[in-house]
Amino acid sequence: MAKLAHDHTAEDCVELVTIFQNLSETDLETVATLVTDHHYKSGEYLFTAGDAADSLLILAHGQAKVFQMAANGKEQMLRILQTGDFDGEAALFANSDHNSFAQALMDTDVCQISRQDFQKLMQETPELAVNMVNALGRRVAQLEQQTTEVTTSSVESRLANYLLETSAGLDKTVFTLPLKKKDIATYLGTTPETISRKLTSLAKQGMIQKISNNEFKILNADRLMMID
Amino acid sequence: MAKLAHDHTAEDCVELVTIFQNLSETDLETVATLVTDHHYKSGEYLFTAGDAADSLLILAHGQAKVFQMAANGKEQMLRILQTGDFDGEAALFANSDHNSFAQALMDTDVCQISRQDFQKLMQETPELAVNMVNALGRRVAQLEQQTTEVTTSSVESRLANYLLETSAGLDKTVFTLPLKKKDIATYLGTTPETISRKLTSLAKQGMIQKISNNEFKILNADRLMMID
DNA sequence: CGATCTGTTGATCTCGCTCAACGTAAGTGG
DNA sequence: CCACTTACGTTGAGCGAGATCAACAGATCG
Repeated sequence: MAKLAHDHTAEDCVELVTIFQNLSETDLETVATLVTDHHYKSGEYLFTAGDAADSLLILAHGQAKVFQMAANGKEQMLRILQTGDFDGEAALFANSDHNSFAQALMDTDVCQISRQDFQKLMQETPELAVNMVNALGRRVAQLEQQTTEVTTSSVESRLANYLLETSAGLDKTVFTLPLKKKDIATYLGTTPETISRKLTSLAKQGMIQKISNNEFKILNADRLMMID
Repeated sequence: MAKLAHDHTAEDCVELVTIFQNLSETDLETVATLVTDHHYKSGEYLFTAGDAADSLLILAHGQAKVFQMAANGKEQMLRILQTGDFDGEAALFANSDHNSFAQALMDTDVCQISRQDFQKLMQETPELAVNMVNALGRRVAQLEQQTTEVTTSSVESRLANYLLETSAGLDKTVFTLPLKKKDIATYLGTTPETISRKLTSLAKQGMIQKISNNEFKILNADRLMMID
């Protein structure tokens, strides 16, 4: 496990994160002064439902899952935060509480900006606000996609897509699943058992190859794409 | 049916629409000059998948449904646009095509602003950008909710929630469903047959009362809320 | 090394989808 | 205004994808 060599987390945020792209040097320095940073160990919660949502979180390093809990106790994964992603848009528009949970999947560095500071920053830095609108626009599109897929296509199809996307994201045909199957299951709106079965089934059909427990190889991307 | 008396659509947009709230008089006048307006008859499409998405649409008057079409031909309703709502955030961040459809459910007036003009406007008017961020934040929260509900709770529960929300939105316990059951079905990720059955079932259980074909009365909101 | 968590496999059940037939409204043109 | 067409809605019967329950097998970890 690589040790975090330096405590440059604030600068990391500012540099790494897409919403701060294209800002002037001076603006970036201002941002850096407003940011506070936190470290979370794997398994710790960045926030839980009911917490006051009064700041924007930016993931400087690591990985975290964001999920909601339904009334019946079932989890629904909403997204995986990767380095450079942010969350807490709920924080931006009103005094409200989080309705979701965020849990670190590995050791993770997070930067925070308070709602107040961030709103002020947007007023003073239109580029930032525009970047923010763009980022949220993408987020909306991604969520619409997720909603549509979950309700219109089969688990097998959703899993196939997930494998393809993961593979594409890592730019490898042989890749390690970044999530536990339990989490993949709630992400795809299904159960671990079903994931297990479908992976076996896809392997039997020769579309993927199981290398190790959570390492897979895409053998036939075209057929995976065609699953209804 | 009220006749649209005047062609003040551009001003209507600017006045009605939440994202233009809090703007100065001069800013509002600028906005009004950039807006073009269109009228659509019930059933006409505001845009379809594949169209170039190069402008923001604001619904000045009427109602429209936005939906995606899955590979297998199934519709998934994403949302209903009401007076004051906007769509086309995809248009805001890149040259891209629409991946969804928008169809007028009644006679509808729509205002458009081109991506270029709108981006420029946001640069010059930070308040607008901040409003936009807030509106998109709300949208994200709503979509996360929809995704979670669709995957974690039963059709009966989703339908019950839909009835409660609709009733609450209209502020009446006796209310007319604003959508055809076909559309409610795709909104809730199910089929018309199932909607029909579940409505009958809820009525039999005494939680709602069927007044006419698409008029209903909430009899027991508490029990409706409790359905898992 | 036990203990706890995650994954696999099998057996069973059930919700809601599909297909089909029919009823009801709503528009269209004579 | 009524016959005709075309959409929408309802009801029934049957089926199937996937959830659930349960038992076991690896992993992971203190």
